[in-house]
Amino acid sequence: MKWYTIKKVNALRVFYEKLYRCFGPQHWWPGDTPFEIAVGAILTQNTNWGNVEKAIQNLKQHGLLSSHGIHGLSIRELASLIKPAGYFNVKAKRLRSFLDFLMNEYHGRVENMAREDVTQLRAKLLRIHGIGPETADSILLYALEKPIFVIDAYTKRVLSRHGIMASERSYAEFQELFHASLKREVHLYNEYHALFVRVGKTFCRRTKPLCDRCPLHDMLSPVYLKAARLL
DNA sequence: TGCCAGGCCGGGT
DNA sequence: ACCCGGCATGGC
Repeated sequence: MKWYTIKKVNALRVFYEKLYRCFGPQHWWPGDTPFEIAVGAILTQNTNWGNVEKAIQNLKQHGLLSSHGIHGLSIRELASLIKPAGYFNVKAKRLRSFLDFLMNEYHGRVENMAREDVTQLRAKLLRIHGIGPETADSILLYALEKPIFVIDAYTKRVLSRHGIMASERSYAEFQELFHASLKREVHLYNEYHALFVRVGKTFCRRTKPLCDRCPLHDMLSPVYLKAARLL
């Protein structure tokens, strides 16, 4: 490992300590079953979680939050049920393609995916229409408890704003940084990513400048800024 | 009111 | 290999 990446590694470890101390455990993913988590991962694409909850509640109230329940619906019916989550036509098709996959390959049970080799499973998930890297990794980490770090818009924004890694770097590069820096631990990855969302929502919105009350604000020290310039 | 939210796909360079 | 428009609701 190159000398300057040591600073990034240290920064990531310090970030986690600070965030955990500040916000405590986040108890993610907000969902009761692996299946519900997977559905939520698709519904929350570029969408506020509050809206996703409404869509999931709709499915629950109709007794349709199950693989057979959703699989039995037409695209039109499904779209109407998930309307509050936004992009409902697109997401109905994406849910459908995920369910086709789940029924065909795993008898409709998300748990059955856990037996498979993680790398191959990730590749299979990415071949499903409507599942990209973040959705695939959310399913792997939160539904199947595989040690795969999830990169989202908040993670990229918080890291770039604090001078750790430029936001135009790829998903894979961000993920590699975490995999190389942290112990391969499900619980750690789970809490850490959830903490990024937490701090991002509160202090690191898209257009606003970084708030100086952000618990990571003091990490904008010359040491870390210097490391950032060496990317 | 306008901005924002836990992406991904497809068509055009 | 990028770049960009489209997709859509609800909360602040």
